[in-house]
Amino acid sequence: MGTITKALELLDFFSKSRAEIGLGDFVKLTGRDKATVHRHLVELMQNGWLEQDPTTRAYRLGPAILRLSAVREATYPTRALIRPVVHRLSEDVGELVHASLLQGDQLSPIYFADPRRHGVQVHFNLSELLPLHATSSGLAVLAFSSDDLRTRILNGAMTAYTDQTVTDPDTLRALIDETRRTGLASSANAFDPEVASQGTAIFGSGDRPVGALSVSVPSVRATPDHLATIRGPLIQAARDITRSLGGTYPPEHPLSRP
Amino acid sequence: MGTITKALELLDFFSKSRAEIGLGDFVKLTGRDKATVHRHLVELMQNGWLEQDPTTRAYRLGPAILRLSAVREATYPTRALIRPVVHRLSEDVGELVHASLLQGDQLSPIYFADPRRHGVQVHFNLSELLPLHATSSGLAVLAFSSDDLRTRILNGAMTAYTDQTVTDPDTLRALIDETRRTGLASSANAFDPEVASQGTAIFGSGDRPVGALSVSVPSVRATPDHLATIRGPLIQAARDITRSLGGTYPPEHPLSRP
DNA sequence: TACCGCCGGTTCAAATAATAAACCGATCAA
DNA sequence: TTGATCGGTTTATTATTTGAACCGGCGGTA
Repeated sequence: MGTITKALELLDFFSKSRAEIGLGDFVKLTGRDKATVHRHLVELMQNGWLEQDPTTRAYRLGPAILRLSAVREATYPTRALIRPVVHRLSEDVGELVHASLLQGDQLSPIYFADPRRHGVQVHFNLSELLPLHATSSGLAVLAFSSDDLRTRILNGAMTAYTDQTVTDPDTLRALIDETRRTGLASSANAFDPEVASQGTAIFGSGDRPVGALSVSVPSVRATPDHLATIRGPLIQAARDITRSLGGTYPPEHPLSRP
Repeated sequence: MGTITKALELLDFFSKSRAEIGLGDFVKLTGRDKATVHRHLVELMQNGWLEQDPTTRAYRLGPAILRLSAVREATYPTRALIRPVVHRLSEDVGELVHASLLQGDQLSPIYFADPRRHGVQVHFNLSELLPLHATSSGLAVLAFSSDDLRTRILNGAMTAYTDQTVTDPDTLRALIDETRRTGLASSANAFDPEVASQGTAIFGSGDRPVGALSVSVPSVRATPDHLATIRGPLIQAARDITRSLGGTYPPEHPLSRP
């Protein structure tokens, strides 16, 4: 692992529930040496990616991020394009919808919409990275990702988030093959307990998925009928996003022959 | 310069007018070896900070940035706090107002408002970094920054953006001393020609400025009277921002004794 | 006051990772 | 065919990163 990756990984520890992180915390989180972590932190700080609270000496995300995200959205407004589609789908199916983009070996959620129509709701945290192996979005991506990414995930360590998380490579491979046939991934209670979700990949201008769109349903409402009614709108919404990104489905994808 | 800094500097080349950059462009922009640049790009891409267009092979900013900026704004909403103040001030004085945050040795603009009330307007690009030595915001920051930063800037290479940019360290030092006495920095035609601006520092919880607020006026309207009417509202707005950031002026600042 | 553990931060020899010249293959134009 | 340009790769050399030990400040406590 290169130095750059080590430094960037430090940033991934920040989330809504973890807005400030001290040197000692980073050392525990990473298992790396204090001096190493400190050097990385200082260098990130010098470039504006972190700033340090002058009294607590804890680190938080810096202003550099704000500028770059403005540049990205101004020039390549994925978030703005995806937003209305996610909203509409969420109203349509009356359930939590979220879109995420592939970021290395994880998914980075970029937008979600929750119609709050029912008593029971699926909770969703926009600022935590999602694993590929334990989410329907992840399976949808893996089904059409490069062999390289797929084998890296399947051969790597896979966290069991619940007692129903599939961590057996062969079982996962079967699920992924199924997803490749249908274009739609399903998972139940694999990441959050009591939540069933269905996901499908979205594509950019290449043959590889850039992310996924998924609908999550509380288990109490996850009847086969209800899940079936979701599929059509979900697939249509993903198609809309793919089109507005200027993307095309790869030949092996079932939706490439509509 | 460390490897991390070298990699992060690559990201700073992106702006609204430069959304996609190829390997060769980066080589020219940085003057570094192709292999070096390529390794950095790959590592940034693996972590989601860049993505590569599959057909043109050019690089663009990736989704990692979107997630982190959401985290920062959710937990430390500088931008959201500053926005209304900038707007109000801009309406008040009828001129372009912008706020920027200190990011390393430069200023990162995070918000601007333009009342578009006059025929002649100051143009402003939100996505380019600003130099400390050639802007009123920069002088306002330098007046209260650490000795370390100040000497680094004054002893470093300073670009002359116009023929009126002050690049002589002693003259600059005098301007900075003046700013420290009054709490307000002025500059004319130093960065953009035909633009005069006044700026003042904003503070966080430490004794050092976190950024600056400034008003820019086209030279044709930059009469002493007009500039004088701007000062009061500008200083009040900066005070509002500093307060809402939980900040305090350092003892040597004239506004610490209101 | 003295002692203790814990915090953020620093030092410098040793180990490791970054670098850059040369190279590869593809594409395009003359 | 040639050659110019593009993105990308290889590998010996070189410079940077690493981490054990250390420093000094802080808060609690005996």
